[in-house]
Amino acid sequence: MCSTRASIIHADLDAFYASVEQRDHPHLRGKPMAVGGGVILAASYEARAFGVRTAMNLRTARSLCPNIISVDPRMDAYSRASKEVFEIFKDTTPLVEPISIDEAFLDVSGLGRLVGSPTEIAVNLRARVLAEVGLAISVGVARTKFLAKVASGVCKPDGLLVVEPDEELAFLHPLPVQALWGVGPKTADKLASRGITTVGQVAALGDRSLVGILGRASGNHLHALAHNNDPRRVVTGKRRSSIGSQRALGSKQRSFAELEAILLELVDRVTVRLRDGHRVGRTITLRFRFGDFTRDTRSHTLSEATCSTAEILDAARVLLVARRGEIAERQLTLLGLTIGNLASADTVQQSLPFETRSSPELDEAIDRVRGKFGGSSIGRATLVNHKGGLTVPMLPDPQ
DNA sequence: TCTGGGGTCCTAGGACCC
DNA sequence: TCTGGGGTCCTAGGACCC
Repeated sequence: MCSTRASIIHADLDAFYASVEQRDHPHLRGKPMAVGGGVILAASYEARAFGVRTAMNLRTARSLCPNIISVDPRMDAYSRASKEVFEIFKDTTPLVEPISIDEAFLDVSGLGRLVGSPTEIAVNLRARVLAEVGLAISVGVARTKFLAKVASGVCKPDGLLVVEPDEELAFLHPLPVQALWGVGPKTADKLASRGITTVGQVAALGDRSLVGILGRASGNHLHALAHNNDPRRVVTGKRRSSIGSQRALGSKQRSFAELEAILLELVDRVTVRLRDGHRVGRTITLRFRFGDFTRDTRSHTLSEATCSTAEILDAARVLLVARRGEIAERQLTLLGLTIGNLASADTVQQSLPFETRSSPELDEAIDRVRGKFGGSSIGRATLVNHKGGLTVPMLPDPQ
C-alpha cells in the first residue's frame, strides 16, 4: 500500500506573509518585522528570535521587541505568490495536495528516473521557488505524509530534510509529543500528566491505554502516527466542506441593529464566495464569542442547499434574534458565520417528502430548483430513492 | 500570550426510522 | 404492546491546524 521509499514531499513556505513583504520591500530585510495591525498574522524570523509569535497582539510584540516594524497585510500579493509557487509544484508532479495558502504535499513516487530521485527533485524544487518567486521554502521528504511534514518542520527555515525508511523511528521517537499531528496544548497536558512527553513514549504505550486516555479516534490516530503508520495518500482535487467569515467586534457595545448590519455583511461575503465557487450549502452556523472569552455556536440546517443571500440571511437572523437578550447582557466580542454541508451547485440536491412521487408534484419541485439556479443550465433530473424522501440530483445539460 | 480569521475533524445526545 | 439493536441526521461543543 505504501511506497517503500521516501517519495512524499511536504513543502512549506517560511514565515510566508512576512517573507513576501521582505521580498517586496528591501528595507524590511534582515529586520524584525510582522504582518498585521492589531494582531500578528506572521512574524519574520528576526522577530521570532525575540519571542514574537502569530496571533500575538502588537502591543505584546512591542514589549518583547521594541524595534519591530509592522506592516498591513496585502492579501492579493500573498495569493499571487502562492499561485506562482503552486504552478511550480504542479510543474513538478501532477499529484499535488494543497493544505493551505503556503503548504502542500507532493507525491513524486511515479516520476521516472529521468527526472531524478526524490531528493534531487526536492533540491530542484527549492531552487526554482527561490529563483522564480524569490521565496525560501522548506521541504521534508519521507515515506509517509506525516513524516514528511514533521521533517519540513524540523528543518525550517530554508531547509531540506530527507528521512530514509531505515531512519524513521530513530528520527521520530526523540521528538516531543507536540510533533504528532493532532497534539495541541490540551492533549499534550493530558499526556504530560502521565509522564509522557516524547513520541517514543507514546509509541511504547500501546493502543489500548492510549485510547483509554484520549478516546477512540484520537488514541488510535496517535498510536499509528507514533509508529509512522500513515497510509493516507496524496489526494488531488479536494474541495472545501465549509465556507465562513467572522468579524471581531472589539469592546464597543453594539446595538442590535448594528449586529444585524454586520450579519448582513458576513452573509454577503460568504454568499459571494459560494456563488463564485459554484457551491451551495445547507447548514448555517453562527459563532459567538463573549467578553469573558467563552464561545459557542448555534446552527440550523435547511432542507435545501442554497447560495441565496436572502435565504441565508433569513436563517442566520433567526439564530441571532433567538439570543438577543443574552447578547445584550453579555458583551459580544465576535460574530462569525459558517455555511457547511456544501455541495456543488452544478448537481443540486433537492430533498422531497415521500408523497411527491407523483409526477406533477415532482415537476413542480424541479421547476422550483430550475428557477432558483438560473434554469437553462439544468437539463436532467434523476430520481434516487432515499430514506424518508427522494433526492433529485439536478445535472447540468451536457452541452 | 488576554485573542484574527479561515478552516478541519471528532464526540455525544436526541430525534427519528426500520 | 413492549423491548432491543442498528443506522442516519441534526445540533452543540471541543480540540486542533495554518
